Amino acid sequence: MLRRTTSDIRRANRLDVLRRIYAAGSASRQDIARRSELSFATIANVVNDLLGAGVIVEDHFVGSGSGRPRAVLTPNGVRGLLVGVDVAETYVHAELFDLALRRLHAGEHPIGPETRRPAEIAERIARAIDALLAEHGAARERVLGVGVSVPGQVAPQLGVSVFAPGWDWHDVPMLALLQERIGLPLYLDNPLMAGTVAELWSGAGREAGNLVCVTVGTGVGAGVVIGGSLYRGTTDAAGEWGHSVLVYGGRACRCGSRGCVEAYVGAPGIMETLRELDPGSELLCGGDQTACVQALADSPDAGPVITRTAGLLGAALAGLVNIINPETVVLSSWVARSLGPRLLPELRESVAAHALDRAMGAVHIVLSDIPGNAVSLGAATFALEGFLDAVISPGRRT
Amino acid sequence: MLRRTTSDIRRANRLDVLRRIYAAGSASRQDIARRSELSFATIANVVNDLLGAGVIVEDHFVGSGSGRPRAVLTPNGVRGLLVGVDVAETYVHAELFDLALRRLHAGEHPIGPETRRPAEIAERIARAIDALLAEHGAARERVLGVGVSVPGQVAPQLGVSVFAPGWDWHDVPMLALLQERIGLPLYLDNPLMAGTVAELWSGAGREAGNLVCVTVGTGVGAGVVIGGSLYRGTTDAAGEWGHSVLVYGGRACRCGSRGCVEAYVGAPGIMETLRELDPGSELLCGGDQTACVQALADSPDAGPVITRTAGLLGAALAGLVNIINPETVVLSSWVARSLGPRLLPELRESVAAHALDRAMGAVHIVLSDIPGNAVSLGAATFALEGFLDAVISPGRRT
DNA sequence: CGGATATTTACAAGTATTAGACGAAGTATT
DNA sequence: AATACTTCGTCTAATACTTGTAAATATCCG
Repeated sequence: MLRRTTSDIRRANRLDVLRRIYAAGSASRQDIARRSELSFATIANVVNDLLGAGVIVEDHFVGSGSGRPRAVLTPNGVRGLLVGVDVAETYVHAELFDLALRRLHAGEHPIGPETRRPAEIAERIARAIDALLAEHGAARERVLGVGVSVPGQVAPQLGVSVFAPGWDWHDVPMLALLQERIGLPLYLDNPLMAGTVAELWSGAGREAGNLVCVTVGTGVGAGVVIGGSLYRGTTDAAGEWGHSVLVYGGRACRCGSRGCVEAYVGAPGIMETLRELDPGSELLCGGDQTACVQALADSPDAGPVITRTAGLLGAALAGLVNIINPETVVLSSWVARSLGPRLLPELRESVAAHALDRAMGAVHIVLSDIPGNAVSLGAATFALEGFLDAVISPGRRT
Repeated sequence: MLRRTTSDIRRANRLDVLRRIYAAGSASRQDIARRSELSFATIANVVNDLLGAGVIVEDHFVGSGSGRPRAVLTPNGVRGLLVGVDVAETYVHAELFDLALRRLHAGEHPIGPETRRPAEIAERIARAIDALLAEHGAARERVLGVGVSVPGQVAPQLGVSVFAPGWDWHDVPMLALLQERIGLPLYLDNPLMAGTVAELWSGAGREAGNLVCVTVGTGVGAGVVIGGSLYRGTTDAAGEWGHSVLVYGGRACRCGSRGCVEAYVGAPGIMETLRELDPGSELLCGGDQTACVQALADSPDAGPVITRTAGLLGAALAGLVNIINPETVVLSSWVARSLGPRLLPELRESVAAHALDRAMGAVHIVLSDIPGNAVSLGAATFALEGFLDAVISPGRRT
């Protein structure tokens, strides 16, 4: 059970207000009051906190018929910089943002399969950040925080990578390793959580309180947002939806089990479906995941695979919709981006066929509209949240 | 987004403290302070609120080595009475509790298939309550609240039965119908939520903050508790887990879809499994659900059905464990009660085979240990929560 | 009967929300 | 140009809650 104190209320309200400003791009105090449950006085207080911290500014004023014009609040980009890093088995992708979460610069550095020791990876991350800042000519002091997403399961409070299957990591104190090399405020998490937070602040989840962000890439996962805040579960393991059983006794999955969602709707799973339907298909592209998925997105012959995949993914999603009853389900990651537009109509039908009416009636199923790498954006968003907590000291109303 | 005010903190803390006292049966302020995250001062304040409201009493004192003995707090049974009613398609089951949630009396009244109009059902409920009180010789004025569980989907805030498939109810204003006939504080919900709350206050979920209560009866559902409070979803439809897909393209389900969890591990589903494995089995008991499940629980020949059902249910549960990452999964309702003891060992293996290690390591999978009807207990618990909010006016510290 | 010890209460300090009064900054009207 | 009106934002007072600390209380032990 969480400790409940008045400051927690304030922190939650602060995040609520700030997220609305980011989500809308800009908003007046009145706009916020209309949309949120808070009183105007509270909003004014919180906004003053945020103005005092320099996180937002009164960008301009807009007339209101007759009367005092309202101040339009926007994120204060020039206040400083944020870095978001998306680390995967094959690359380190680092992006630089201003405080308004506008992307300023990006860099990607491949990682060879021989590089897998935690210290080595940490070094690559550090160098990627150094390069990013150097290329953009940004002074290190202007960076307010760095968010890093590493694959697998992460315990953010402990700063530990609990388990990363690709590298066979177990309980690696990644935060400490990075800390000594980077020397900036640092926040560690995994791609699932980062992607979900990106949707919550900047993507299709902007309006939602209960949100499920489904990642469909090589792997499959589901980040869950409840009441506007990320749900992590008892041991930071929530959201491993990819290994729910969809076809009992079905395909073998890389996790050792059978019939997992991931084995059907992850990129390798879709390729397997293609092989089943048309063993000699040219669309397989010699087994290249990326090429195959792109080919499916473009080819007029992909209909059967699309239909079958939509059916499978829809049935799986329906389970989530039935249990969580969310306002929004966002599909993200690269497979969703490539195949999503073709998948979506049949997918919605399939979900509707398997979900209960009342839950189905409440949910919007949409594709992510975040351009570029959502994971590094999410990682930077973690850094933003962390910076906010750090910069606003309690009781600054005097 | 919920409105956040300081009183909400107090209400949450009050419920937290009270639930711990009920869960443990009795506890000293010190015990509570040790187990909860709250400061001793807060606990003392909250306890004084509860004492003032007469909900708990200082039952006796117990020595503490040397020094002032601590007061042992217990629910104050004699403060008044609570009624919990479990309504199903075939019966109205009403139970009388004291404020300590000890069952004092119970009565069950069958409903014929011709009785299905909301007004008729409301009348049956009212009469069941009248009979319950009369039989126990309890004065109506002593009843502090009545909780009623009706089947299907319910919107408790609106007091509406949104949908009850068995009776073909749509948006029935049940609370209003009952209100005029009963004239006592009334709380409406459905069996899934009631059963879950019963586990949270009085059952296997007593220690848990994140809990999933899986109902395995004729139907199948999953009540979700997050951070110590019931999760209802965006439109009060969360927890309809029975219609998640477990076997894509599998058995037809009564919901119209195929391969639902319920079609395999609900009572009719288990019978279907039995028919598949041994078409002429005597254990089928001529198609009588209750008899068949009981026969399976007792018969030495039920091994294959048990194994297969454990495999299916385990795979389905693993999905829940992976997504929610709960501390506890409780199996409740009548099928779980009958078959649970035989099912559990293989069930745990099956869950472990399909769930990820980290989530699996954190979860306890147990059978409900609530004797009798958990739904009416849960309904009475809703009434208790409601009474608490009503009786404690804000700012009683003067 | 007088410490010693543990429990409980009381209080002050710090932080929050919020209604309502008031000042600020425009437009419309005379 | 002066005045009225409207809308927006600030500020103050009232109220609520948590929590650390000091004081009061209750029992045991010698």
